[in-house]
Amino acid sequence: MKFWSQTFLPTLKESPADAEITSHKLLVRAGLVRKLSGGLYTYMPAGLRVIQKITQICREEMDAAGAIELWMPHLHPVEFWQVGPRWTAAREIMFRADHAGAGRKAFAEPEFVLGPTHEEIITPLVKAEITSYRDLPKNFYQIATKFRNEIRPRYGLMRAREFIMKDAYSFDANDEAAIVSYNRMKQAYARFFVRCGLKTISVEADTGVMGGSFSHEFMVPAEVGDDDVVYCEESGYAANREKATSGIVAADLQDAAPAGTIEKFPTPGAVTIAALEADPYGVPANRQFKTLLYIGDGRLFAVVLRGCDELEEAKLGSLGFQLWRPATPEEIEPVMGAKPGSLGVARGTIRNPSALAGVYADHAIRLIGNGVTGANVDGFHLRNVNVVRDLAVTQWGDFRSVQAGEPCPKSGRPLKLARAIEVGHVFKLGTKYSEKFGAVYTDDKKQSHLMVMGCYGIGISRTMQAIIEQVNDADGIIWPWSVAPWQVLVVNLDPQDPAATEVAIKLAAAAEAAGADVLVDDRAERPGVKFKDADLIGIPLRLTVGGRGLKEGIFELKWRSAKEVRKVPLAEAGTVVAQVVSEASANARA
RNA sequence: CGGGGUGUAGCUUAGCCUGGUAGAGCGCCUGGUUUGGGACCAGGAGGUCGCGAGUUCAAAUCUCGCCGCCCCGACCA
Repeated sequence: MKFWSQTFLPTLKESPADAEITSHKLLVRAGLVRKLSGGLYTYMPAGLRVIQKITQICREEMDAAGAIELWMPHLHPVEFWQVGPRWTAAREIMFRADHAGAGRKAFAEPEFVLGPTHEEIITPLVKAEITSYRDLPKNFYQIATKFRNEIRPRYGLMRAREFIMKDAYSFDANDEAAIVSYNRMKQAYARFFVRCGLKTISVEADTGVMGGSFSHEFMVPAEVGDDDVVYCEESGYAANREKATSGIVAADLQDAAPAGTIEKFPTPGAVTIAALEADPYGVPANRQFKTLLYIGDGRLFAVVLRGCDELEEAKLGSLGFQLWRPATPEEIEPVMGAKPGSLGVARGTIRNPSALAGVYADHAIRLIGNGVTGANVDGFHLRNVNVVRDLAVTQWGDFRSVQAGEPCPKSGRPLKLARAIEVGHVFKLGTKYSEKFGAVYTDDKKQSHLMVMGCYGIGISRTMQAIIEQVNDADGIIWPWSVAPWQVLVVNLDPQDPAATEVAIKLAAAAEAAGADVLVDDRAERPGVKFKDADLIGIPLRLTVGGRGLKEGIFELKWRSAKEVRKVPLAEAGTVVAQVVSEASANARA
């Protein structure tokens, strides 16, 4: 048992000025973390205990799923990243480190980077150590600090520059086996979050800079989340908006026949979708072609959408570029022949079509049939542009952002949209990394094959905050039993009274004997302070001892999540405490 | 990186517009009274007003630069 006076639990009455959301305020007020700088936090004793609880649950589930724990360096020689497949894209988020000092100057290029994730480290290790099919499959994990130079750290631990992550990497002999490993991890994740008392949903997700063939995210529905999740309760379809698709284009859609010959018409000053919608043009946004120009790995390419649709930039990842960004007017005009606002991809109107890496069209533009697009001449647009006849499309795809209410791709029912926090992500990587690092093994026919990889992350520190965000009330945190810094709080209202202290210690000992982590509030504070603090720090079970109760021969038992106070005769103290503690433990395990 | 906001005691903040003594609440220390939902009284400590220039007789306050932090965005041609 731990005495409050012997640990360090600095609670605050007021929320820190820099905290915006509930969970961030409570993290600080309950004395779990303190900020060092933007995105950098000290885990205070109670916060560290929560992290350790979560970590231990994670370790148990990973071990149960057959993963093997190890520990890798966090200072990565940059060569490993340069050999890997995503140096160009990933260097943006990495902190650099060097040998400068003692007379040595830093090189222009970093010598080391701080690890944001460890594919580039684990794959060479496995290449060196595993060469036979007999040693596969293998899945290695670690629970450690990660460093990411987030463009904008946010909301306390929610998006930090230094954070705690469980990362795992699976290596399999072939695709089928890799899918087995993937599914085993996915199931372990689901168990992990349930055991943490956290409600999550798993959604299809974009693979992003990680690359790979498919992935699922574990999301905590929350208004303050960074991600949008699209889902359908009927069919169970659920996807990150970056990845989500809808049934807006029917599979049997017949493309419209040309409505007439293309006509060029003047549109002086009309350079936006809205301007063309307005008088005197009156072209609805869903009859306009929106042409966006991007630079992908140094080359210009075009994306065509309906005027009423939004580009989902993450979906451009499917085009195979490492890095992409919107093109500038200076980059666009020489190739297209006009400035943004008058662009289009109608055949024969692009000044220098060979300079385009491609024209990528969203399926939904087929719904337009015949519409209006820019003429690639400033101040002019074209009407009667037919999708099939007139547009020079290199590749069709899904590039638009799904909106709430569009038909579910499975059930056709209206899709819903919700904000969510990403707490876990599983990727099937394929051979992207094993190719680059030459991670091959020999099979039983003496044939060489690439290992098939998967990688799996859980944001441990983010999970802590997500739990607080999901379970709190006006008085403070309500910890689930499994991750509470302490599970039982014995509040001794009269610590100067030896009789009260004796009972308090007996209760604490009984709870501890039944398997609970126990904190005893032995401070010389007034009762109001102790109750307020108890609610704030959110210990699930509170046992109160005070002179008033002792006169009646009772102590009080109260769950943080409930209102009722149960008066328990002191004579039954040992058995009642043992019973409720073992029940709570059993429920947490179930 | 762009936009907005903000920086005053450990925390939350007033004062800034209109330049002149830096104030409160919480917390902390001492003493007393209290003692079942953030007590009360008395006394006390604690501030380079983010940093640096400038204007001025005089700067927390006005001007310029820099830095930190928070929020929004970083796509919509």
